[in-house]
Amino acid sequence: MASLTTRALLLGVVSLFEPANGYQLRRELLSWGVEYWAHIKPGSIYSMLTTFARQGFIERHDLPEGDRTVAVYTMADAGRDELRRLLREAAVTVNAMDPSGFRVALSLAPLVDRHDMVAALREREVNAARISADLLDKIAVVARGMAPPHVSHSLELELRLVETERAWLADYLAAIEAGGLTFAGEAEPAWSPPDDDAGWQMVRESQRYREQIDAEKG
Amino acid sequence: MASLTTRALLLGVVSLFEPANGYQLRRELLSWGVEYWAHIKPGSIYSMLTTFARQGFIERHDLPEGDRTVAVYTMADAGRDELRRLLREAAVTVNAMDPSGFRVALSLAPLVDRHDMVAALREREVNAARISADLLDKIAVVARGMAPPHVSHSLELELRLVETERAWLADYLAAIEAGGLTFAGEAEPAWSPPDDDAGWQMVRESQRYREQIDAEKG
DNA sequence: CACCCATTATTCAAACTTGAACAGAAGTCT
DNA sequence: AGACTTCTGTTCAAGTTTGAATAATGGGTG
Repeated sequence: MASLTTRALLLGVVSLFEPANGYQLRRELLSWGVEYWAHIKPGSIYSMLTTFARQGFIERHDLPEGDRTVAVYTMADAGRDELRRLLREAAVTVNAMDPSGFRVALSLAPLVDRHDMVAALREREVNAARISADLLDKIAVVARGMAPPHVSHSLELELRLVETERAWLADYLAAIEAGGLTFAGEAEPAWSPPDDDAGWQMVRESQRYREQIDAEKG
Repeated sequence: MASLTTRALLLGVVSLFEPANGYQLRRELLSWGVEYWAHIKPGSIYSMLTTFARQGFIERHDLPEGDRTVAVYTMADAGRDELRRLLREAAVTVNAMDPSGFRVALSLAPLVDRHDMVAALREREVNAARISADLLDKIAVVARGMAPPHVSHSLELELRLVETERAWLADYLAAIEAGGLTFAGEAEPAWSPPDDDAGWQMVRESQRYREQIDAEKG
């Protein structure tokens, strides 16, 4: 099965932009640079959409578009549950050697309730503290000559990375608790894309897809 | 194709322990915790060995073992070249969102010449400095209101992680240049595994495989 | 208008990954 | 000795990933 990172990202963009077709989602994800920091190649997106549809996390609507049809996807309830689960896991899991899951959690933070986010990040603080302590133990063992010296440098780097994250995490939590940033169900952010931005195109297309889907049902 | 991380790791362990069978390599990699920080599952190892053999990076020897046969692998020259290339790339490439490649480079440092390692790490310092500067630029752009606020926190974390790595890198380079650590072609390290360690079993088996292979040829 | 190139939207065969299963050897407990 | 679990060594079908190909449309330029 695809990784937590991959699944959360794709369900996340569907949730953000639904109704949307594969190409829109692909364009969006590529603009986030997912090829580099997640390991999603453009070719994967369509097959993952098919898989998610089979699993009941999203719904596929084949809408007529001139003389052809476009495959447009919307979230299903099971998908929203799954996304919540994935984002919580991504927010809570500390892994210095694979921060990409956490980056997804941050990128998709606007989809999560403020309260849930704070709870998850507190849990993350606890986990980070534990991992930090474990690393200190391991370093002590290595220092007593129980493993080759190269290992100790590697552990030292890992420890410093975890400590850096802990410091950042404290700042981030403070910012959220001070009422900063915008989360699910809260007023629109002060920020909006520039007028000439291609982002509005996506919004218009989604609007049109939504109308077609509603018309089909009614 | 499998990722740089994966390929370097498997070629690396073959290089360290050849001649060895799939199970030995699997055991070794699992003891390194590759399931967690690389994304290698045990099941993948055998098929990757088959692939590498097809590509001419390693050689497969089917040795008789009682009434069955064991598939034992040794490095081919092309594999040694490929491993050098992969380890250099892993050492040089800075990616705050995927440090696993660098961890491989560190784990397998004893397979690289000291001089090559220093050269690669200097290049890494340059790359890290460039990425750090790019992140500062992006943060400035976001601060001017060109993107949602969540993004700036994410960039801030990435920046801090890169800075942490730069500091560690300077220390590591200093240690190497002061003559610390052991690299390819240098005297055996002061460290050796405890007497009762299972590590010696691997050494004995490899020895036996080597004799069988040499006998076959001769 | 005719030509060329970029964008849109998707499919697919070939390769890769993986969980699960197999079967024999070797230890362990009663 | 018999029963039971773990270790050794590997295969494989089912599922996933991806590079490349397809085809239609839109836009700019001489």
